[in-house]
Amino acid sequence: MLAKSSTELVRQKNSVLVLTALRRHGPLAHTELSDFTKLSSATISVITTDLERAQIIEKAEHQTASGRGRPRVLFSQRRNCGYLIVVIISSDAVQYSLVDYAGRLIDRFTEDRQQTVSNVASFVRGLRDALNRIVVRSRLSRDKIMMISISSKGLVESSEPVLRWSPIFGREQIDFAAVLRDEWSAKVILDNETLLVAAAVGRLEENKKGRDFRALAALSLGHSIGLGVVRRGDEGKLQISAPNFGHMLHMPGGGLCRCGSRGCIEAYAGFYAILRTAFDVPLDTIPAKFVPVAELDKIATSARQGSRRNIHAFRQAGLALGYGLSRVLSLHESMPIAITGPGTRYYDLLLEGISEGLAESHVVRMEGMPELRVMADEPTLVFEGHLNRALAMMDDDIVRSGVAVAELNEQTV
Amino acid sequence: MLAKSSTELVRQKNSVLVLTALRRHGPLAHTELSDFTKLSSATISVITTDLERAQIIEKAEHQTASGRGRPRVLFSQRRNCGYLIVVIISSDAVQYSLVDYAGRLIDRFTEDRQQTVSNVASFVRGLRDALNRIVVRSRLSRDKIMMISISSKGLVESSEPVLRWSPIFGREQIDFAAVLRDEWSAKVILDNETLLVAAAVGRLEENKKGRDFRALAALSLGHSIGLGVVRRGDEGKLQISAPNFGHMLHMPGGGLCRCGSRGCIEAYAGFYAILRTAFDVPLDTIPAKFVPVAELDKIATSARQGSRRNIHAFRQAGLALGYGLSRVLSLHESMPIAITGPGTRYYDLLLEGISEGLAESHVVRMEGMPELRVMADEPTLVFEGHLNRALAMMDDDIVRSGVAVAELNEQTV
DNA sequence: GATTTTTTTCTCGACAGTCGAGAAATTTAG
DNA sequence: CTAAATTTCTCGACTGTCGAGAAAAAAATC
Repeated sequence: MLAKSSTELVRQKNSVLVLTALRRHGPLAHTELSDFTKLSSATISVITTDLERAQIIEKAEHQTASGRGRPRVLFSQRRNCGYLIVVIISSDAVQYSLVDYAGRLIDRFTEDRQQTVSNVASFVRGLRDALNRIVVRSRLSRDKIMMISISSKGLVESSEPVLRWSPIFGREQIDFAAVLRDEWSAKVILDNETLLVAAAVGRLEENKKGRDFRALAALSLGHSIGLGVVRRGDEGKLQISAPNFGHMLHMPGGGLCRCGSRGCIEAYAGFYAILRTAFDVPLDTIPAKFVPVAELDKIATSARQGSRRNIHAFRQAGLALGYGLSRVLSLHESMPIAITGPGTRYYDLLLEGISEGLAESHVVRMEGMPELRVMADEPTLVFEGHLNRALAMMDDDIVRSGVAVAELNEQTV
Repeated sequence: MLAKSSTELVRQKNSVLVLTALRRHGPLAHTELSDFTKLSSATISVITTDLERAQIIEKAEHQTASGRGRPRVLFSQRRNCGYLIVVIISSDAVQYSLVDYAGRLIDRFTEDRQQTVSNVASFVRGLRDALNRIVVRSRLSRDKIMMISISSKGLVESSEPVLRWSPIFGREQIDFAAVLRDEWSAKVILDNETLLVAAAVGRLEENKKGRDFRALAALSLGHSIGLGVVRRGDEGKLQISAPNFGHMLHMPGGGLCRCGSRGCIEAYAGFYAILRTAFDVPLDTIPAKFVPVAELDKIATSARQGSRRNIHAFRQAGLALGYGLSRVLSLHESMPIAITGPGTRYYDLLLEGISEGLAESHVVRMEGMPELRVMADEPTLVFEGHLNRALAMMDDDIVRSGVAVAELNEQTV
């Protein structure tokens, strides 16, 4: 059964409300906070002084005197309240970013991964080194890092930061919490990359449409195929999930996939799969680990010039996606689909197959063709998603622990 | 953005907590309520006296003096606080049940639907008549009916009580809210039948395993195919959804389905589809509206005696289900599957195909074969599901409106 | 039968939270 | 220098939950 409610919980929730308003709209004055949160002015006063005393927010130094009347004082997060490290693992590199509590990027570097060595042990060594490096370089104390937010393609455990399966490491699991526990007190979270894209796009949509926004799917096309779904939950919150779409069954007994199964969607729509179809390689060939985009570009231009076989390859890929998407829509509800990733450059070639695949299903016949839209800049969306999720979690954690602790400190002073 | 929190909301939530405990465990004493809800004794006192004054709960007449000490006084719902009508629409009949606030069945009757006439207008007339009849027969005042909970197979709008598509009425939609608005002030809700099965089974599982329960799918086999999914949500609540599983795409360009599309799962695993395969009827034959179970029984016994063709028919059905389920598990997570409905009598014949279909997918290779379990008594589960959902909603509504109103009445006295 | 023990329920004061209204602060306009 | 405008702060009222102990009521004991 559900937990009981209490007055302290009320305060916690309303404090988080204030912090979220600050995240969404940047520095805000007392009055604006009251407007956004619908809390009374008196309550805002109490909460802000609490948060200020707890060193979580601060009043802006110079207030812009705009218009007459008593000048507003803007509240904003204290940047040094805590820090976040974002780790984005992609097939050929790992990007590390250090971000402060206000969401400002402080430091960033990218480490290339050697494609030959996809050894978990060496990857973990690299991860540890890089994390150490970024924190040393910043001259921050280690325990100021409150959260490490990691993303990868592949299958992620929902409750713990465990990578169950990934295109890079296969079935070699990585438990990031276990790996980092001894060196870091920070909370470690792990999300599927396309889930973060969905989170970011969902946020954008909600900003635009407000409560009218119902649901959206983000489809990432590349060497592997990812899907993230955002839907409005029962209580109005947005709920995000990352279906294992790339390895959903497309064709029983079909082409061999990188995952070892047969007939996955990825085995028809992933870059290596398109290549395989284009070159008429037998479907049970062990797929290439990595396909240079230039290779695929060649096939695409030849397809655009009329090459039957290459057109067919993209069409097959599109069909696999279309059928798969139709199944997703059956299982959830009809929703717009935002397409990202390097594969969007072949959108013109894929579209026909996608549409045809979608069109056959009962949902689409009922609800009509869902809106398809291309969103080019996937890396930015992934990073946005990281910030959205991780910083919101930090707000939550800080309110739960921070205020109480800080007030205890106050008392002893 | 989320709504703000307030002390009144706290009281509401905790009141609901008390009512839910009463639902779950039957009549409870002050002490037990305190134990179950983790609320302090003092709070329980305040809440119970409030609810009692608002005529929502009452103290039991005769308290059983068991053991020494001050005897417990048991609280229970006031039966006449409000009533619920449950309407279960199935392919050949509609069942009406009148239930009081404590969940006790007061009256029930079943109306046969003529299979020839599947006319929405006449159905609606029948519905209105039957609802009137059940309330007149009970001698209750019309406005004592607080809720009408309807279920059907098919596709249901999630936010409104609108039947979008059903095996009975096809694409002729029914907006039950609109239909009943003029005669009834009661809240009208509509759920997919298998969703209710899932809700009921999920409740049972949670009672057994508590917080360890993660997720479960209920699969209903019959003339049509239904699926309900229960999963534990972010905040620990159980979330229920009814994917449009029967009409998820199984085989592109495949057999013609009752819905008019081709290749739906139902077009391979529904009763009419099994018949079609068994008799080698062309796959684009317009499917029979209704198949007597005796017909299918014959095919089954012949299959059990070794008839190749009939074994094949059930195997095809099993495969369609297995592939479909594998896709559901890909899209959510691996979870046990509870199988209900009249089709369970052919479980022995279907199992091989189901298992084979499941086994091919990436999820099952990763997580192992999900637990399959047969739950025979579907009608009971559907009714249980109705009660679970509708009465919980009534608790919620009553607390939100009832307490305040009743207290106003008090003041005027 | 009176007293003690045990168990349950009720009550009181302390403390935490939100809110509306109006006071206080502070700048611009005239 | 005063009035108007605007924002922030403060006070008292109200509603919550909680812990501790009083009150109630039956069984056990002397």
